[in-house]
Amino acid sequence: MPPKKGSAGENGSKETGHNGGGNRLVIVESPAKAKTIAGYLGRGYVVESSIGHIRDLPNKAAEIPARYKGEPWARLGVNVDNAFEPLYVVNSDKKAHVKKLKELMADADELYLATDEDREGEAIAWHLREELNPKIPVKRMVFNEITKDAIRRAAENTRDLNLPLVNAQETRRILDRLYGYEVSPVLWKKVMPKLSAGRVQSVATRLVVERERERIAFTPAEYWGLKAVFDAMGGAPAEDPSTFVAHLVSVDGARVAVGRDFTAQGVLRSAEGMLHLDETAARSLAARLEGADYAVRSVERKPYKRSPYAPFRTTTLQQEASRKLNLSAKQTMQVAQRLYENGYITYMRTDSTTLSDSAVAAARDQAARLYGADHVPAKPRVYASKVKNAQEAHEAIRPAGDSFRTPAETGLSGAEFRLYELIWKRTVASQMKDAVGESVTVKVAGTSSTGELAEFTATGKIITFHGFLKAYVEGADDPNAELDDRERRLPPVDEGDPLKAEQLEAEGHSTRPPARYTEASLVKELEDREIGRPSTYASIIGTILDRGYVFKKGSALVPSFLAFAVVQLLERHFGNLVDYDFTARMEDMLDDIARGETESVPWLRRFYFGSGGETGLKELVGDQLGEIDPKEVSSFPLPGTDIMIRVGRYGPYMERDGQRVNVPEDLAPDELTEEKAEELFAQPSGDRELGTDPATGRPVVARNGRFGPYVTEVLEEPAADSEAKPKAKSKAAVKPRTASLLKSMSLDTITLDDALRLLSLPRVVGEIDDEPVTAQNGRFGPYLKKGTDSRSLETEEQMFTVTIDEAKEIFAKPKQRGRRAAASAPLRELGKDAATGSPMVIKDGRFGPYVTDGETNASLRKGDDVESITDERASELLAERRAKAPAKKTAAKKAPAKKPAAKKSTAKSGTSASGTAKSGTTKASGTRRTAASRAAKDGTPKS
DNA sequence: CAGTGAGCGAGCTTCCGCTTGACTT
Repeated sequence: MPPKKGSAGENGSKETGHNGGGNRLVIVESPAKAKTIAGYLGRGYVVESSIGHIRDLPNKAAEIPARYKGEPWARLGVNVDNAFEPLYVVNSDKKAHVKKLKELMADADELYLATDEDREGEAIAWHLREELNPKIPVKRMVFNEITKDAIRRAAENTRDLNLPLVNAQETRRILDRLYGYEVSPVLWKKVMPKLSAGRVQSVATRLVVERERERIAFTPAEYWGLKAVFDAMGGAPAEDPSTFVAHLVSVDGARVAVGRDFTAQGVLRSAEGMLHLDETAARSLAARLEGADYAVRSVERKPYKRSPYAPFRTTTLQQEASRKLNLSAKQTMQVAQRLYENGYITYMRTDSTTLSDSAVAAARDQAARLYGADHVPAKPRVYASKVKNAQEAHEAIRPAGDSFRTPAETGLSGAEFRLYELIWKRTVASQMKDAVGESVTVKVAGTSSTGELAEFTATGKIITFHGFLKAYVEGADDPNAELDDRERRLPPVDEGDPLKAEQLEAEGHSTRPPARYTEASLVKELEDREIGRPSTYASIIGTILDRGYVFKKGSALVPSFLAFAVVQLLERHFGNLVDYDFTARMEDMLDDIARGETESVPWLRRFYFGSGGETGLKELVGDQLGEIDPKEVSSFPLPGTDIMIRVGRYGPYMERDGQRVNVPEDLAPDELTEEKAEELFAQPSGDRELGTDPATGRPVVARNGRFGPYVTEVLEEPAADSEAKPKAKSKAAVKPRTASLLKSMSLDTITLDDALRLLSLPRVVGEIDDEPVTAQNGRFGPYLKKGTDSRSLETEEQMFTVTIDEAKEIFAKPKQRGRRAAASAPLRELGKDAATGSPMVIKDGRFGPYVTDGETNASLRKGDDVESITDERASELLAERRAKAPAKKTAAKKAPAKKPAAKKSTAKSGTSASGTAKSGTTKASGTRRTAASRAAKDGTPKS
């Protein structure tokens, strides 16, 4: 990246001697904010919003300006060969808005860039200045709370653009682009097209996968204990109970093992001084304690105190809305957006827990009115940010305004009401007093018939002053967890008091594997690790769901086997990139850049080109690509078995001794146990029985195959034992008839009649020159066959209807020319190509309309229209196409340099190293079985 | 994961962060 040219100051704050009169254009990020601020600034100010970023790297080929198309780095939008210079374009959905901003600026005397005061906001301001190219003075205005005073103060205390901070943002942007746009194609080649990888989503996926791995590796431990109900036998006051529950904690001084004493492997962490009770031991101990005398050994009282929770920021709001309102992260943000736009709450994408002074006053005032002045502390509470990389551009999420409306006063309803109420309560509670009380631990001892000393404990909690808990109690993810306002009262017992055991029973427990992530807990985990930003938390979940990396089971996020494959590939070959600390290290570096202490280019260069012993990204996705064996990264052994789980282009399956069986897509990986696997092998899945062929008596089934859905007949199954094997071999000569489904059919709806019709193919149409002519369905669709000669049919239906006379006509025409000639009549004739001078025509082809000059062909793009396309545009398309052609050749030339695939199975399907190179030399197949032919071409991980 | 007979103009997918409508079901 070249250094940013110019500075905001250059445009002359010295010219701004005037205060009255004149028009000042203020640009903020959000339209709702613009509306509010306009009210505070009043006359002389026009406030407009940028609606987020206005420029960015090009997203796709269509956004790359023509003059850069031929550049080798155009695909990335970053000139990696020239100081990582980024190529910025105004995004297509922002063009109209940027035009509007320019028009507003034409009437302005001064420009105030009032975007958020964080890394992205500073960058938006810089992009605005670059794109609007103002000739008037430019000022950078910042504020982090939206009150009249704060805004007016901000307008009078402007500063210059912070260019090092802009550099930090740009570096972040470039890194994310290089990571995403270089690693994703690796997944397309090695796992499945359209997959994606990125700094944030790949780590999020990895977290979910690792949790599932822990669950798979988890071995539960069983442990037993005793539960007793003691009677205090005294006259307890009415509000206290006379009995209480206590649990066995030790026997003769040896502590009884409980869940946390066991490892994930189900063994005791330390057996020293521990007693691990099994069922027999627990029951016999209970029997020996039958009728024993018990007494209180000790009573320990401690003050209990609980402070209020900090006001909401994005993640905590998402968590609580999930726990209490059952809203997804996305739903929460949508509802919050509406509340924000209509002026009910402050901005909802924030990492700050800070309240403005006026908000603190409003919360205290409301708390005092609703719960009494004794519930409000003398001094306002201040919440420090818990988030390490917080950028604090906004306040916490709270009710808007200088005095809060109660939920009832808002007139809201439904989810908006409930979310507002949540925010309101949390905000008010945050300025209330601590809850205080007392916690009590009572120890009880008794001696068994064989002289063992058994000790029990019970804990109680009494809240004497509820404080903030009257307003708000935080929810818990674990349904068994005890909420903060829950009391447990014990009878008022004293040391030495005799007790009677009303009940004594053995209780069995077992340790549980770590819980799966929910949307909210995954977002929290990401925030704790400083990965992602408030504006992206909800969409991260959306991305990994869309890619099929995770699916939801209730509220739990379950990783797919596809996610296991992708994560395995990334861990093995891009370990650095999916390291949990990668983002944290990046943030440190960005901070250095923002402080002007480090330059970004050397850092990006190390990342992309490598340095010293470290391999750069470019080499990992380039020369070292062949080292990634797609079959290997998509394979997982099922522990303790010789079964291999594989992820194929058509979903997960298992393989053992050449036998294969599908794994249901919605089966959670930790549920694929050995037993489950055997069950799946026992009943080959995916088949749909359609009925019996009356002609043969054989069952007909429909299933999914390598080339898509097909029907087949089931031959009698030979007995599985070894004695029957020779017999089976002799039968192997009989192959079942098979046939692909027609395009109009689907596995769910196909009938037996459809299937029988398909199985009747190939159909003998008749004879031409004593040679039989058949109609059949093949790799490229329906066709007629006569000896070694063939002709394609136009429709699948023709296989069943074509007559011998029609067949004669078809064979009378030369092979491919016949159909192609008809199809290649020009749709439209254009002028001469600017480069070659040849006349250009628009034709219609397999892939839609294209322009050709006789030599070069180029498809029309999105937005190009056959009727209205100009000669200039057509020439441009042809020029682009010509520019690309040599690149393809070099790719093809590279092929022999790669190591030939060693394994037979991979060689056959052209996997791995040879696979990618092959695409240049192998003829592309066309018409219908594109998925299948692509699979065969660039190497599906399964054979 | 079924198993067959071409020859020809593909182009695209994807990242993370800012922010809202304008679209379709």
